[in-house]
Amino acid sequence: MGTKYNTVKQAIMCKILDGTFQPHQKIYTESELMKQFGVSRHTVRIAIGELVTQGWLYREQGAGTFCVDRTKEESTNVSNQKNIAIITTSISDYIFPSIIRGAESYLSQHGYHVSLFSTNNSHDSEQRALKKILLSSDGIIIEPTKSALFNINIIDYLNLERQNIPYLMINAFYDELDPLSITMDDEKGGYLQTEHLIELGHTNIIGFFKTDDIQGNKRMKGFLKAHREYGVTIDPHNIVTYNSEEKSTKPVEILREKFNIDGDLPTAIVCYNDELAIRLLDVIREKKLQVPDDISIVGFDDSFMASVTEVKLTTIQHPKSKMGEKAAKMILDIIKEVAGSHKKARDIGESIVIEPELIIRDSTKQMHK
Amino acid sequence: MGTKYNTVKQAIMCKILDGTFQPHQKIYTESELMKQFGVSRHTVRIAIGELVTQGWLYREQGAGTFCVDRTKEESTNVSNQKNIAIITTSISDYIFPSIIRGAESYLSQHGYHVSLFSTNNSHDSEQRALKKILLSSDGIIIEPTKSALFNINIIDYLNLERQNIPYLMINAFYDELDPLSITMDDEKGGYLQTEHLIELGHTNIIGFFKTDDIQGNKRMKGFLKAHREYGVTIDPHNIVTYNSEEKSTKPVEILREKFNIDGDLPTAIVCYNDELAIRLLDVIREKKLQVPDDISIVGFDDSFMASVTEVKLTTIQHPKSKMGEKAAKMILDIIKEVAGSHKKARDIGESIVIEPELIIRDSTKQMHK
DNA sequence: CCGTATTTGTTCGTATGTATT
DNA sequence: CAATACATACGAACAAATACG
Repeated sequence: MGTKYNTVKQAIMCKILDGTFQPHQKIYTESELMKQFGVSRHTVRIAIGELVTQGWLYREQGAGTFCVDRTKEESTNVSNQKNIAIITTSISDYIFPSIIRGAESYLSQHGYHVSLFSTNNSHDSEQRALKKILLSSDGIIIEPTKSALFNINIIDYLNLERQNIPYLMINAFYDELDPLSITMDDEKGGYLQTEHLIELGHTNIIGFFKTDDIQGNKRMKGFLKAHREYGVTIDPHNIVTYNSEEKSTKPVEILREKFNIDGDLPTAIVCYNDELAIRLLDVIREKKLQVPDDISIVGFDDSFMASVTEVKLTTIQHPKSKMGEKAAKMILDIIKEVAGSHKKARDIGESIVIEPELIIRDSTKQMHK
Repeated sequence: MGTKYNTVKQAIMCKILDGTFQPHQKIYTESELMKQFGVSRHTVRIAIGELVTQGWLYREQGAGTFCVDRTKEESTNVSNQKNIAIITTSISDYIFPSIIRGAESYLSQHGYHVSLFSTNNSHDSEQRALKKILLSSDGIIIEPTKSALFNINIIDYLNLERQNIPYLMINAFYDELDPLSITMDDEKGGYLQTEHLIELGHTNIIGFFKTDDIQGNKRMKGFLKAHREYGVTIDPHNIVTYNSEEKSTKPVEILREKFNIDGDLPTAIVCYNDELAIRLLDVIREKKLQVPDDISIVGFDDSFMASVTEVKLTTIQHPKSKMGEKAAKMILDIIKEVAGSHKKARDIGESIVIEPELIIRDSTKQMHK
């Protein structure tokens, strides 16, 4: 403080902050400042020099000294970069790339850039990612890891709240946190899958659900609800649950087994997602069964997989890149609002639940009597 | 250059770089420098002042001026974060997620995090991304945009070199830059695709190649080479080129046309990649033709698409996540080496060319006589 | 612990060069 | 072309912190 050049520096900074000097506007000349503060030119130059290196002003020889446009840069994070983090379970997961693309596209158009973290379904990695993000990001979009299990990283999420860094969960959320979120109505989705088959006359429907995330549990709930509402009884053996680690083995084995033992074969399959549907299609082909003539199958997500095979899958629409875009927009809106006022990030924004829609293609067919 | 303080500045920097001044060692006093260079104290102070703001030196009143320890904080970037950027053409491109996953996994295990930029095949976005990266990243992995066209952003790439930020191109590279790269031997790949079909007795082979990237051009070259070496003449109409914007329309239309006109139908198809193969499979199904009985088809990349359909595709193996991992490792190795010595990033590391391998599945078959 | 020499920090004055208007 | 404004450079003085005998 005590120094003269510091006085000059503070005075100029004030005028920038209170709007006397607008972006790109010329400020006083060196000689004007000399008179105003009664100091030597050298002193004025030191003051201006420091403001230049700190990014407040820029000088143009022969023209003058000008105010930098700082409106574009405000951020809580250390690096002065506008940065949004995305944490996902698995980057190469079949629908996640689309979600990321939607978000990245919106964010980069608005001057932000995207940091990517993959948890590979491990809470440990999630924690590591959160720690790093705390220092470097203005906002976070998270796809929770194993959302159905108790989450150990609550402390880190609460830390985010303390630092007023907005976060948003997509696809699922940790219930305990009651966070802002964009999700599908998965229960309704499961209901629609099942209802469609029941309406086609199927009564022996087998359902496969991944139950270490919330989506799977809710879809299963919808599966049960549809049965109940239509008065169709369920054979408990027709509900198959599995978790992430087993996804490429257990469901396939169980279906194969089902086909091998004689008895009432299911006439339709409800799948947790398209990826699983494709896997099960292989088993059906092995048995020389025809889809949809011998057996109907419904997927979930409407991924490109659904329309890649010879039988185009009946499935549930997932907004994918739109979801990423919505998430990105919501995060930026919150950041803007927090910056403008003194609100807490926690109190802004409202969760969105997307209504699922059934897309009927060629993998489902009226039951033959 | 011309200024005296710049001369002094350069001289001091030299002594820091060549090791005369070790970290935390006291450098010459201001008066010593005045004598050495025959300049005023003012001039010396300007020189030192700039080196201080640039992070090379620090001053202690009463004690002297000292050399900063740059081995620790290395990071040339402003934010003190360990950060690697990945620039891709399209995040949701079908094999890129795997590449990113491989890279992300390796990098996060080594304490780095990943910033993601998507160019959507536009040079403009690429440029915006490069500008941002210049400030915030320690290294860059790039999948070049439209690699076959002349690249406008050379200046930005040269800027990277000037700032000694290592970069690495994967899948393809801009020839003019002669950069470090990890690529497939695409020519050999195209050769293997074609050779396989020729050895199966096919002589009327149609090839589809995306020619706004280098990969496509090289694969086409391999296609031609195989024909030439095996003494099979090519009907010029059997070479179809398209670019990114047309990928979902032109090849499909041309194949459909081909089927509609009578005459010598091709008995085999060489595809730029699996994605195209899947698209063309739809056209083949439309015409009620059987793969591989009526027509053989070869993909490229061995993506999950290759084994999702009812006919498992014969295709060329692509290392995908391994490639991402290799790229990540190479970048970190370079960063480490640059930090330890005073080498230029440009001069470290050697490009890798991955040998393609043919994976024979069910979509190709011996020609019937 | 004190005092002195050394070294950087701040400030002034002055002069000349160069780019912009 | 002249006036203006920043860029570079020299010289001098005193203040404040540190190092060392």
